[in-house]
Amino acid sequence: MTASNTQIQMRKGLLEFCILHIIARGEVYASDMIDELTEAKMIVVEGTLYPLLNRLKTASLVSYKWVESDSGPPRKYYSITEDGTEFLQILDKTWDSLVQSTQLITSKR
Amino acid sequence: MTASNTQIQMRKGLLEFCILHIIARGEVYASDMIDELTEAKMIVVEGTLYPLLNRLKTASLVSYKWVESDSGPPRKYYSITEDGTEFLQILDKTWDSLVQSTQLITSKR
DNA sequence: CCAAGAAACTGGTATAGCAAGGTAGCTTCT
DNA sequence: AGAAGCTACCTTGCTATACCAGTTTCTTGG
Repeated sequence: MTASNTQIQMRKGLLEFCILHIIARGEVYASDMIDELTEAKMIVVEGTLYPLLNRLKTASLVSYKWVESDSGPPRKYYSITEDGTEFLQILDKTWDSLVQSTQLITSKR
Repeated sequence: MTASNTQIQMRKGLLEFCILHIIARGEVYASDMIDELTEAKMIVVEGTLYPLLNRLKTASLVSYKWVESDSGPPRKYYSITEDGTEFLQILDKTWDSLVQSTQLITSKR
């Protein structure tokens, strides 16, 4: 049981939430997401992101379209669906509640 | 991929953090923890808690002592160790950073 | 003694992140 | 044209953890 392991566990599940938010703001492809997450100090690697995106797609929470690139191979640009928007609203509430619960427990003494 | 499943995933990893905090405040046994977590709407069941406590014990982050009960079988009263206190400080920082990162991502538009 | 309850524990299942490797298309340089 | 390198997407094997549904152990009360 190491700190880094626990940190990973704490991040778990938040990724899906964050990525849905990023996609909800407009069309993006994988590298865009990684850049933004990294900037916010929420580290992600490709091997984590791609399966996650596929899960979101399978669940019809996001959709994508292929777009040719000026430099390099084509990209999958993701956008959020109606179902995804609804789902995201639930997650927003869950997150708020979770922060509140944690705050309640960790700030007591 | 259901909302409830995602909610579970978001809660994952926070449990360890919350439980360490509860133990850090003073000696408690399993039912105390469950009561407090339930009160804070952080639902946990016994089958989750006991393995977690054993992990913390194995990692020397907490220790326990048996205490006779007036009514019923003896209880394991847990308290935090020095290592556990250090660990908890790291987790506090991790949590703050995580909240901040998530806030950054989810509040943008 | 036996039933009931409390406390601690266990095995099986599912999910998710990570590390590492693989495939294919495009660009650049010789 | 050919080779090298980059970019983007995808897959596999591993590990860790929570949940569910029991099981065991101990104590008390009828």
